Amino acid sequence: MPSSKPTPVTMDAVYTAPGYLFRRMQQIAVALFIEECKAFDLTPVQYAALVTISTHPGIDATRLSAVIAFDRSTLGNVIERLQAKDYIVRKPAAEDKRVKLLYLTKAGAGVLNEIMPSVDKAQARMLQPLKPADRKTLLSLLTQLVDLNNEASRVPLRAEDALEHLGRSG
Amino acid sequence: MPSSKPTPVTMDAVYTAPGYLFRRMQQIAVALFIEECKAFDLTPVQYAALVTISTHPGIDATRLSAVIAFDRSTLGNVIERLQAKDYIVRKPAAEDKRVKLLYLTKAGAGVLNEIMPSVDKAQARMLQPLKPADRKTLLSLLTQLVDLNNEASRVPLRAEDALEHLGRSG
DNA sequence: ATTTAATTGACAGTATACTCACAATATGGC
DNA sequence: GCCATATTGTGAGTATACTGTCAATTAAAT
Repeated sequence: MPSSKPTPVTMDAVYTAPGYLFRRMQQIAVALFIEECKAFDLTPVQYAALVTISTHPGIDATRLSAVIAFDRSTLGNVIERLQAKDYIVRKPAAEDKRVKLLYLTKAGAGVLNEIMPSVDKAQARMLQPLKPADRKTLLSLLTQLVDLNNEASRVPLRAEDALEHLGRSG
Repeated sequence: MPSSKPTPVTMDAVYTAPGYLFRRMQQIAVALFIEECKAFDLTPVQYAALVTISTHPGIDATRLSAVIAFDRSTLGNVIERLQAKDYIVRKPAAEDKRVKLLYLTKAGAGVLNEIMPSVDKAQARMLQPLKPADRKTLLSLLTQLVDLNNEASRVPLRAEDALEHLGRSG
């Protein structure tokens, strides 16, 4: 028992804090995604952007950022990289000279198709250690929490607002 | 009913994916921390480092990175910033000329003491939208999941290993 | 119509978070 | 003692993720 200093009780306060657990799970989730999808040169964020452009062709950067709860500045860089990889193209909008509309290229649609199984595998692995019932519970609680805390984040999800102007008008 | 294009069913696959939910909660958690602690010039990561140095004075950067599951390179920058703010000092180790030991300054101990209530408030707000019973369930499931997925992350938590050499030998 | 306000994309700046690589140092096998 | 190996801190490079600000452009107010 050579314990000359007190036990670091405060570390427990870190390990059990929700903020720490969320950071850690995010770390793990990204690592699993990268590992499963290393054959494709796509990050989780680039994948999310690609899916959204696929489901909403002709969306602009600002609306895209609202749909996936992304910072607009960050998204600019993401778009640049996707464009550099020839997965998307930017076309200037006819009615609004400020806006650049986003579309998948053939290569972009292709990689999206091919990467799907790997993404699904990664998503599954994130929850795999839990019992099936617990997975459902966790997903349900997380979904609620993200929704109820939406306004707390700096870049709230604005799926409805962003899509209002798509598929109906413009 | 002017729906000329199919409903974007695939977006649901994004919104309900665990990876998306984890990223979103991390975003929200950081935003709440920053908001509650804006009176103090400390980020969540800097706070975690400070707590750990406080509970383990004389820890070195590599061990610190293992204790809070941090990338070592990233931690270098964090340490630099904490040092620039005069919250910590680095002292070269006598036995190993490569190692620099980390200690809190008086100012560092002070800010840690003062920020605690704000951190607690932020942590509480993250789960506040849930019913108390659900908060417990979520924390329990998250703790399990982070622990069981530990090896999946690029920088696994090595609390035990890292602390072995502290407080006993050394 | 002209001023005002809001929007869009872009840029600079800061802070994680990771990769790989590299010099200095320490340690192990022999 | 010497040499291969490992460790420590550090640096460069990439990618989020946010803060601002800014010019160009559009929309709104009067």
